Amino acid sequence: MDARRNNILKEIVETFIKTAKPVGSKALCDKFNLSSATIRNEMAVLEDLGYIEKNHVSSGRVPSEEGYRYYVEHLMEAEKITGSDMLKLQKIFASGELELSDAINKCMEIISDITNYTSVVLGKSSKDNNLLQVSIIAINSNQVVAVVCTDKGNVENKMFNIGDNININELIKTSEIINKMLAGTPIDEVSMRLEVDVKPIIKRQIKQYETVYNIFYDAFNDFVAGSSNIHIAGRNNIFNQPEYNDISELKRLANKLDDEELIEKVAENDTDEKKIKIFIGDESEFDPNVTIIRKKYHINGEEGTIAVIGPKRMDYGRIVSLLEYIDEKLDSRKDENGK
Amino acid sequence: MDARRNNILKEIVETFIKTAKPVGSKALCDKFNLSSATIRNEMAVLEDLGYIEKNHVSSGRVPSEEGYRYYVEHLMEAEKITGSDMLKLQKIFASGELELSDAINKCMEIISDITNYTSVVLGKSSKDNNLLQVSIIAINSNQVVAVVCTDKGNVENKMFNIGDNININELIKTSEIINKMLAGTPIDEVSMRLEVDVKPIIKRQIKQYETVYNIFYDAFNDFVAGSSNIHIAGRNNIFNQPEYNDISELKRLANKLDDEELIEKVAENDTDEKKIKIFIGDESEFDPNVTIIRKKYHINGEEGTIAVIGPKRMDYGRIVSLLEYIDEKLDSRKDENGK
DNA sequence: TTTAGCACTCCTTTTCTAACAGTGCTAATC
DNA sequence: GATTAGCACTGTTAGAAAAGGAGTGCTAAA
Repeated sequence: MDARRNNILKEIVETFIKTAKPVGSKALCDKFNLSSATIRNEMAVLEDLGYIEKNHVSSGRVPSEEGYRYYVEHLMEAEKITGSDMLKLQKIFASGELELSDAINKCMEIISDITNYTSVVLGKSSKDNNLLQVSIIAINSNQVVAVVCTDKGNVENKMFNIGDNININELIKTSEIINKMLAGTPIDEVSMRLEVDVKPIIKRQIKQYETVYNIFYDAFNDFVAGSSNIHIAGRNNIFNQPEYNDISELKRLANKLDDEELIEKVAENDTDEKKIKIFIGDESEFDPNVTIIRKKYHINGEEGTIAVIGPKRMDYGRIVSLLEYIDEKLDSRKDENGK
Repeated sequence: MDARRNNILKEIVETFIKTAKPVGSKALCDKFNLSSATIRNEMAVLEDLGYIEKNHVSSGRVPSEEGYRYYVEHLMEAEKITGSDMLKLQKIFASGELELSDAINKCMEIISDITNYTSVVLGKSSKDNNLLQVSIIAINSNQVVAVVCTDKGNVENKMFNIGDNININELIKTSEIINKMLAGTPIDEVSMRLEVDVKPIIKRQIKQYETVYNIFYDAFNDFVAGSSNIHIAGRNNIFNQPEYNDISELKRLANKLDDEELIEKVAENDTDEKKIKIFIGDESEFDPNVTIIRKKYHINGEEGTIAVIGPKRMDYGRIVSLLEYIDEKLDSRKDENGK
């Protein structure tokens, strides 16, 4: 892989990213001041190396997954963010009004807008959250709301209908016991501790302790279950990508974007958390026909993942730059509040 | 419109609903023991009346919007729910464990599953909610969560980063003042009353009253804004309907399903709230190529709308029966808790 | 009132052709 | 040795032509 060959591969990848059409030898003549025959010879080598492919014997070349991989590792240059793009993103941070997670969501919506890809924000994992307190709020004599709050500021609430046999004061009393005993407990252990530590105690003090116990059990369980918090922006942008031009393909991808378990896997599996990671085609579990570019963030104890999903023919340089820019902005925000 | 003509129209509509293919005269011969020529004559009349249409001079007939309208008003029979469908729905109500809104969402998910249409639940409108209380929960010295709760059991929470200049006790004190003064106020008036009634008072008692005021203002505002609560199930079922067989059509519909303002209009505009309403094609603002069947519910003060969105060639009888069945089940639940 | 018969229309599918883009290879050239 | 012109070859695409079919409207007879 000498310099010229690298440049030809780079040109092929980038042209294909722009046009979505196979790249022929003639198209590159001018750029390199070479005849199409020479380009063809080089292309044959690149094909032997596995970096580009043909759809049929007389079609232009298309980058293979290996080709994209080589491109992002050796050839890609970070693209400068255009003024108008930067402006749109800056606005979000300028006012400082938005809460962190809202700001991140907004950012990714803008990225989806300007790039025509789909964005995912995976935030607020319930991992590493500890119980701060649970409160009981009485709506009326039949209904109460249990509000569970963690030390990272995640709050979930759940309403319960209670019968006449339960006294609200008993619920409040129980909540106080729980707060005294379990505050600081990792939220995913609370249910267990509730059973082991709290149940025996309220058994002695509360008449309908089974029912009361169940209410709190449900409230905590709901917290763990409802805490995945996925935000997807530009879901319908897949309709704009020429590679997804048949309905069964679109349907498959749309279904995958609705599959929360699958989306959550986007955040999984990594070694170097700080770096932007690129999954091309089969490299991710999501779908062989997409690329996922993702960045993890950790800010003021809140952690999460932002990712962009698009065709393998994705504008890698641009997305990497945009994600880096956002990360930078988020970092500066950490400094503000860290003080 | 004598009986035979009605029956022919009914047959045409129902056959088209099943097959999605234009209905020719021969297809009906057996059913009516008439020659195709006779059916053709009747069809010509039905076409003159505007109830059916041809795609081209020698195609079979397709119901027009007027035809569907006539069908649902005069010809349609409620379809008996099959055992397995009923079983699936009964399971939801049998346990009684699920909260009302969860149960409704689950129901509509099942309806989407078994029918291949898209379902919408519009619930928890913030209308007619009155402030019950606002609580301040301190996460740490820099962060607090404001929890707003209404008399209908709707709860929203919002986290705030506070600087050193604000004392948490001042926030708690302010929350107590608000609770004393504004409990029972319609939630959409709270912001206004906060400005007019509360602000002058805390101005005297609280040092950083501007900042404190803003926090509560934001918290209440967020409640109103974030209270639309739309739940869509079977969003991707549009991919399974043969009428939506081109990508631009799918894209248009997918975008509309993502447009919350548009979806909210599904609940608008009605006279007789109790009845199931059917909007065929242009009759709704949503899209000329769909039918929307909707039912409003009012249970224990919670109100909302459930709706099914599908092609105009929708299985009207089945959907109407299913929605009625759910409504019935919900009603029986009202009795339980109303006691 | 119903029906058999028939001409007619338009859609759909298939087949065929021509144009085209791009390749690989060979032999000549720099 | 690298580059290039030339050429045969291949697969795609677009369009035209042809064939088949489904279904209609109309007429005249039952």
